[in-house]
Amino acid sequence: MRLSFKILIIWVKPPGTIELKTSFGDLTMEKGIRIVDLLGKEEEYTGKKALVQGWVRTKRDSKAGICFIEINDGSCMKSLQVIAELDREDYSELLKKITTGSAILVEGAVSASPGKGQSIELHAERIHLYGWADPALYPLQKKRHSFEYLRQIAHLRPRTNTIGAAARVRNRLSYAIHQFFQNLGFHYIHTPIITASDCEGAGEIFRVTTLDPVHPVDTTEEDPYRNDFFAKPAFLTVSGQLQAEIYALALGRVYTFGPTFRAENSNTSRHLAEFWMVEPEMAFYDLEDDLDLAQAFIKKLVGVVLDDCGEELEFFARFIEPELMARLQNAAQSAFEVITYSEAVDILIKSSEKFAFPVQWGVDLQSEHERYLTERVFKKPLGIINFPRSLKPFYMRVNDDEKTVAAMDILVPGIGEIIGGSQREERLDLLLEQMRIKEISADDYRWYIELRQFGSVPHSGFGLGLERMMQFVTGIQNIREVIPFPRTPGHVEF
RNA sequence: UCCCCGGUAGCUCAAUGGCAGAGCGGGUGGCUGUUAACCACUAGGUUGAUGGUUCGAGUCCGUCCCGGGGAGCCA
Repeated sequence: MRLSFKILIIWVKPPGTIELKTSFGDLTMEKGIRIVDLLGKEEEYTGKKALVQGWVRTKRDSKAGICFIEINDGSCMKSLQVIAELDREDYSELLKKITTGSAILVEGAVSASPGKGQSIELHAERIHLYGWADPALYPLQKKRHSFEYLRQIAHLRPRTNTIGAAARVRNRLSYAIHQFFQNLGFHYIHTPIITASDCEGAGEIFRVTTLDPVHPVDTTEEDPYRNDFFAKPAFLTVSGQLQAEIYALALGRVYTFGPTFRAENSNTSRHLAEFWMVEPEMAFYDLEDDLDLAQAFIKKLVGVVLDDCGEELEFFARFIEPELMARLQNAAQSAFEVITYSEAVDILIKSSEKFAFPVQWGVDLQSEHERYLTERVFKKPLGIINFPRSLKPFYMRVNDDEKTVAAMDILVPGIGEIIGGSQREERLDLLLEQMRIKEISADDYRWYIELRQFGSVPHSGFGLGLERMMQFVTGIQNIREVIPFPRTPGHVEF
């Protein structure tokens, strides 16, 4: 029997064209240099040849015999200026066809640019047009578009500066999340997407079923879900926390990072039906340890973006949020303020601020209260701990005062709550009491209870919404712009 | 889901109840080492849908759909 194999060849061809060719059968595809790499080594490439591939942002003809093409390949904010000669026999006809949005390859010599706005440019010796874009129909113009419009063309919007930059920052953040936890010895656990845990305090949930929607379950039957796929009600997860606890009580320190679903009919700039959440869970951590970790985590994420996404931040600061850099520097450098819920209530009551919702001990803090505290009083990230027991879910650890639980919320200016976490109730009797008060079925959570029966330990964890973090570090106001394909009530396009 | 604001050309927006408009984008021509280029000409509309008031509705009223801001819920 003959073995078939695919060959990957990489070679550097003097005087500097880096090519990478893959052979899949008889198809050969050229691979050029990414624009970010080219611009990062301007001096090295000046005077040498390079091959780039990307999408045309704009083209300007000059009757002096040349044409300027701005090509962007998504590797960075910057586009590369290509100089093409209008009267060249080999590509002059092709040049006429190149329009904004077209996908092209350009090979040529890199030289210093005499014009303003760019240090180097590429003088085309060979041009290839992969895919033309009809200028009468291409929906993206050179000028600014509204985010509402771009959302309708989510298949093309990553080609814009803002959405492209957001995608690169999101990638860097995601990587940094793994780096942060891996460096601290955390294990990445894949908690289930489909779950039968349907309460946990979270609101509406998505049902997962293979039952015929036209003929829904007969509720008069003894077991209406008998014929459903899982033979019982199943849902999309609203949190991986409870399962993460299982692994924390075996591997010590773990985290989950994956999609999370809420079927709430929330129409706001801060809510999605499908979003990504990071949930660390640590054995032998109390609330203070939890808080310390959360603070270090936020500082690390902000620091990484400041260090590695400079161009993107500069762009966001210029066009989206002027205060962005100050906000991020502040979050990366200053220590977070931490107060108790009771202290927060005192501050709010003593303030002269007029709130739409009056404050008193025992009621939940409203958005206006949170914003006042983090934006007006402390002007930096703020942790609030020890909330009234009645306001928080059953799994949070009851404090000695028996009135509060070891919960923590971290609020940031401009966004509000970005992290919610707690020390978990590890004492069997108190957990059962909490479940009884909150009317949680002990049968459904047998396994969760058994974690307290067999080798229970103090443990803590928190959840951070990736998109909320994205909003914080980019300054982009609507959460629908920081996720590639937003799912909100009435919207599952793309 | 509730409150407020909006929906007019491909995009961003004008238009006292009285002829449907501009800028940008597109097309054509001109000019220029250009940079969100510039100049001229040109094409482009069932004013979100539906019902009503009126001699006459983009404009006023009802209902619905969609978008934005805020609220609730939360991450």
